[in-house]
Amino acid sequence: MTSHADGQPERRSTRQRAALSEALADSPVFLSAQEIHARLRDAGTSVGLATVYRNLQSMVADHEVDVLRTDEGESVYRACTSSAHHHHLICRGCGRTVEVAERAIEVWAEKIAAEHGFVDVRHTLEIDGLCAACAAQR
Amino acid sequence: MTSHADGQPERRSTRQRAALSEALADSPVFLSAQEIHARLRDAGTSVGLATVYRNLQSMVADHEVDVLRTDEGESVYRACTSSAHHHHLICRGCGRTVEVAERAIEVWAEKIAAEHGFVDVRHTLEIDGLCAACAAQR
DNA sequence: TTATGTGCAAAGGGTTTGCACTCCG
DNA sequence: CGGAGTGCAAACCCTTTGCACATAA
Repeated sequence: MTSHADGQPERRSTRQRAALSEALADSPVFLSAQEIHARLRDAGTSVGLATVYRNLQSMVADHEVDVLRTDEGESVYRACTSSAHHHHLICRGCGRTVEVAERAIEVWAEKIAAEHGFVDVRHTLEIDGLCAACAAQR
Repeated sequence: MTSHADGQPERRSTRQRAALSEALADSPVFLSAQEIHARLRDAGTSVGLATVYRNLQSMVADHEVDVLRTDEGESVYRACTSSAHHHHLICRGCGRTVEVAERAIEVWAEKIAAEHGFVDVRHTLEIDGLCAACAAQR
């Protein structure tokens, strides 16, 4: 169930979808659907909330954006910068994100799982802290 | 902001809280608040849903139970078996969980963070797959 | 033209909260 | 007795869905 032989169902190009892509491209930080909706509204290129959600969903399916779950249970999105598997190092102060591509973790996770007889292994890893700038102003 | 010099606010011992603790102690698997509520009801020791949530919250605060977020955004709880920092290896088939205590990840995360100038680092890591038993019956 | 995309408002599902009542200490 | 704990129902929040209308291809 992990991989369809995906042929993207050809998305139509609409004003809304473009606005959404742009908003995502403009932000280095993960944004929630609600935040994106608000930004578009403020920018004058208003898009229905439902449409924001629907497009976000399809963009995730097409691997155009990354999704994360905040501790509060909200989903946050950001344009993919690299399509390869990677993890995020996030600043709790300013939300700045660094992508970490290291392979070490994948190998390690695979090993641990194998030791316990697990197969078809996946994993999620997020690292967060305070970046140098944010740490300084305290 | 990370740590109060915590003196637990002394919880009162009630029938509900005891039932809750027992339900958690009886399950090796992570349960959602809703599932716990249903189990208690079925067991005859009914507890209000709000009370389940409130107690679960305080138990998490007191480090008596672990919390995880499912992909669907639901919070799931389980009695802590070890208070030390650890990660979970979860079977997607049956929910069985193995605690992984390895220190390797902590060291690795610390190193990656340091390379990017981050301090006060935390991380979350979950590994999931199919355990031997579940993989067999497919 | 016509199927896909959009907007709005209502519905959903999990979690939290207000308020009166209960019961531990 | 006094306040923490409880139950119920309403409120919340984010997200999804139904349906009529708009629009890309």
